[in-house]
Amino acid sequence: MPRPSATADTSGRILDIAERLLQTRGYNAFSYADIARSLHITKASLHYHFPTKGELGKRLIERYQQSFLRALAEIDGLSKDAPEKLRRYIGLYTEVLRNDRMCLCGMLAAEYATLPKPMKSELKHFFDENERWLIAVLEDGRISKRLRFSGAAREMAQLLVGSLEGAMMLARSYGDVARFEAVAERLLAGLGLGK
Amino acid sequence: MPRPSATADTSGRILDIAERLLQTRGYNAFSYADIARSLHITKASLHYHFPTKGELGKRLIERYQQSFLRALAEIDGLSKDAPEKLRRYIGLYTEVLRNDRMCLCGMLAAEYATLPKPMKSELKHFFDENERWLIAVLEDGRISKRLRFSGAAREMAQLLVGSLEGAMMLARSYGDVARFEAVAERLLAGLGLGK
DNA sequence: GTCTATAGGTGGATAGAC
DNA sequence: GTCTATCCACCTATAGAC
Repeated sequence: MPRPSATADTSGRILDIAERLLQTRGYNAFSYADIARSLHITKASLHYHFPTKGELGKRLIERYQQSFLRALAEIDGLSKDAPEKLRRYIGLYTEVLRNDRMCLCGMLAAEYATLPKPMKSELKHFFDENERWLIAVLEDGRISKRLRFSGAAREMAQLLVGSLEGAMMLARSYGDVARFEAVAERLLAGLGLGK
Repeated sequence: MPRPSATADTSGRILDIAERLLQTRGYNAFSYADIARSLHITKASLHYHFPTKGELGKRLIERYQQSFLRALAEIDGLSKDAPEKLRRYIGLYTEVLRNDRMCLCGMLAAEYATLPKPMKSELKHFFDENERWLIAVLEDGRISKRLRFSGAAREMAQLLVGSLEGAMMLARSYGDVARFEAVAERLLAGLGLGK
């Protein structure tokens, strides 16, 4: 997933800063004042670009999702091998974590009850798309005998998304990326993959 | 894990209400005003019992942990069978979820970066204790051939805690306890356990 | 597009009476 | 222990000048 450009227009720069704040502190722990300070602009100017915090939040999920789905499409282009695809998928999470961040949507899932409705819908859409992509990879891998697992692909996909998000959250609390990588490796082992 | 009593003293009642708010909305999304409203008492009175929000938060983790560890000890008393213990362990999570709550410590893990230091230490302690208990169960289960898994018990324990927390977070967003149960069942399957 | 100024509300926290 | 009253910082958001 490509990092946002440093030469974006103001709206883009606002999103970049808000994204970082959201991924590190959470939706309820950052303010327009934080963004304004970082961008050397006033709070009032921010409202010109994003009238309400809810709309800013919704835009952040949309952009994050676009970026993520683009990365998944790229993975599909780079490899037709299910194990390879899963490794790259996990790599997306590792990259976020190395940046001292939590997955934007994982963070919001924790704060779910406090989010405005449009953000809730957008958030579920993100996880649904992740699940959809994973199901395809899992089913393909099972048919080609490159992956080995029992039960429905959907359940395994839900296990993977949830486990990666949870492992990420704990690894970040411990400031220990290796902890995440070890867990991810075990998840792959559960699919019949060795190191 | 026993639900807090309804006939507790004021400090206890404050903790009960704050706990519910924390588990449903998160640390940064509840206020003394919320508790005061629920308890029909003024904010000022709350500060008599818990001078700062940080101290209230720390106390909440301590109490939750005590309650959780007591539940683990109870499990140890009820059964010597590793699979049975794991099922009961997962049952603790399910119970929380059925109450429309997130694990208190899973919630705080997401908000980790914004927490006062004493809360951070207490939080890690909770996860360390969970890990410790799981490692013992896993190693015992492996020796008695009741569980089957490869690699270090520590890594498997970290996978279990992270996966259960993550699955819980997502299931709660979808308002779907069954989703959590299905994932938990698959985790058990990964340890060589059938339904 | 960005600013100043401000509204109207809420945050955690304290002083001091009862 | 609980109250009233209050502080000050911060919150999201808007009006209107430039």
